Amino acid sequence: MNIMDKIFVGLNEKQVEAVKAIEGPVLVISGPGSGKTRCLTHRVAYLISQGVPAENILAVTFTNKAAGEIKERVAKLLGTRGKDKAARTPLVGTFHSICLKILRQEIERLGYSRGFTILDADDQQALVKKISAEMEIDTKRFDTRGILSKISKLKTELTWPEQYHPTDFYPKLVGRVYAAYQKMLQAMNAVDFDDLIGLTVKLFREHPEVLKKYQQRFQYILVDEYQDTSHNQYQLVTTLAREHQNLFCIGDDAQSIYMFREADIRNILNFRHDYPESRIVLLEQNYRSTKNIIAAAQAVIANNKNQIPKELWTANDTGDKVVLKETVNERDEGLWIANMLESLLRQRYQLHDIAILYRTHAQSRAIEESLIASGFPYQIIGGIKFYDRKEIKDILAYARFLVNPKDVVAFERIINTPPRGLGASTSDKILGRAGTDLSISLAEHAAKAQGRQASALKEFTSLVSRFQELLKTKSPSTLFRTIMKEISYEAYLERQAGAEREQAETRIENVQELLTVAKRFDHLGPAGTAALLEEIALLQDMDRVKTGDKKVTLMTMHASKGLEFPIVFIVGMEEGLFPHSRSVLSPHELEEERRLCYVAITRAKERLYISFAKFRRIFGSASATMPSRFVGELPQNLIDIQLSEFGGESEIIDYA
DNA sequence: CTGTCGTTTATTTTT
DNA sequence: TAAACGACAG
Repeated sequence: MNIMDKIFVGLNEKQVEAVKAIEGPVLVISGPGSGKTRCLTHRVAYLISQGVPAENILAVTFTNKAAGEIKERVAKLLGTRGKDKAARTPLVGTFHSICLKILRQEIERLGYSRGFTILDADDQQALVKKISAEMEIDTKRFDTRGILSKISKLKTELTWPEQYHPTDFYPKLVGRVYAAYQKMLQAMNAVDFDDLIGLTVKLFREHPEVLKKYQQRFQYILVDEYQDTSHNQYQLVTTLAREHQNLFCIGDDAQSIYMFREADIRNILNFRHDYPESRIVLLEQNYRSTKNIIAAAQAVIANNKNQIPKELWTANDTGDKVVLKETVNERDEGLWIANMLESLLRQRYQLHDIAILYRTHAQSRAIEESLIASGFPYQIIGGIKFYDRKEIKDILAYARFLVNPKDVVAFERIINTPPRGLGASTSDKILGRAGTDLSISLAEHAAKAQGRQASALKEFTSLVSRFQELLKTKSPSTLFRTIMKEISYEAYLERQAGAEREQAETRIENVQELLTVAKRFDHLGPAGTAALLEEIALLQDMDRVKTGDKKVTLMTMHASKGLEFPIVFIVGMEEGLFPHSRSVLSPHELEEERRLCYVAITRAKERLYISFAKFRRIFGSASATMPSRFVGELPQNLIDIQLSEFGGESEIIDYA
């Protein structure tokens, strides 16, 4: 089969239209399961087959996993492999990873140096807390998270501290913290997530010659999940596409679920207006789900006012009805799931065919307990992330400090971990002016230290300088192993956990796991450590989803976007939980919850199970609940209701 | 400086 | 419920 046939075989008319419309702006509205990824990959392959050099193509995805998939599938379509593959693979990545690549090349023009570090949410928090303390801001009244989220909002709007001139008290306070925070970041030679995008936009605005270079390079731009782009990302993409106007955006307004993270649905709604010449393609045929599932999803989303009109349909079988199960409480819900799994496994299904979706991570616990009790293996996506664990962050903080000795946050973390008698007052003395090399400052203070601190300081200094030597000469896993040994980290963990032996054990296992990860970077030699830190910084949870393992998958509905499973359970369908109580007051947020429900329902290919409990324990105490309003929006004729067998008060008592 | 203890307090989704 | 914080004694 020649390449052309391969590219178009199995595509429907609309998909072909979307793939072939190479020149000029194109917007594709793609319903769930309508072959979005196919469309994207086939288009990239088509571009290349038409003679567009791969390096002139840029594809932006939502997750690293999606990026990998696209690269792989394009290569497969074109039949390229080995050396040829590298040459013919376009740049595909998330906004963050693409911007990181650009900034690593160009950031010196903005007054940072190229080895900058990336701060995660915890680091940001630590930094803002520190600044608040210095400014004598009462963090009880003005909590760090609130300030930080306001700063993040300003950053996504591309408002830099010097452009922000509020008049009210609180915004003024935020402005002061923001200015100090940003100054601090620069002094530390660090950027946060928002900066990755924001600084790239700034770079393009202030350096037209750089912009020109990238405009020339990226003549064809594709953006996935366009409904979830934020203002800064919108600016980035439209700026890059300004020259050639070959902008291809694909998404679905009905699946926009990241408003809370500053996603701006107007980006997709205004595309027509932004590009009057644009072509718009609707992908409405669903290849994933049964007719009943699609009808249920449609019925729910129909209650939203704001949406682009479209009619999803499928040629698939009618399938089973949606099972709606009432349970007594969340424990009963867990038991029911376990029973259902047992019965599903007796049919033609396997554990990896099954996903359990919930609104909040906290809900996973009851389900886990039941799965453990009945011996079903499972994997959880999200929750407490591996790299967010204390023990992992401790070790990584050592590495981070070695790579960037201006990293105040890492320094403050390691100076007294494990405790070595160097507390807050000692560390404050060493910090001094922002932007200093703290390893040098440390050595100076150690040299002239007197009394109790002197020996501890000297010891720490020599430790650091030995580690610095190792960073330059050894591979990451050797460096990490030496660090752990020299600071007696495992002994520290055991001491910390005290009586809870199990906790110490899992922590030690986690640290060992980190060593395994580090080994993957050993082939890069001493440079591997920095590379490892970088990968971890940009790693998303979704990237850890494994599909082959024989395990049930548990995750939030948010995390399920873009995935599909033959069997889907949606649990905790109760008013206040889903829709979440914090969103019921605002019509906009309520619509977002409904879109989330739509996303969750449309993950299912063959069977959908929805459950709600009459009583649920929330924040420690049990209370009576009402079924979610979304349950009421399901058409009666599509559902098979199973009421709980028990009524009355007895289970409340049994429960508490 | 360290560790403990009681108190408080917050509980959505996350690149 | 549990994590996180602050006060206080050692």
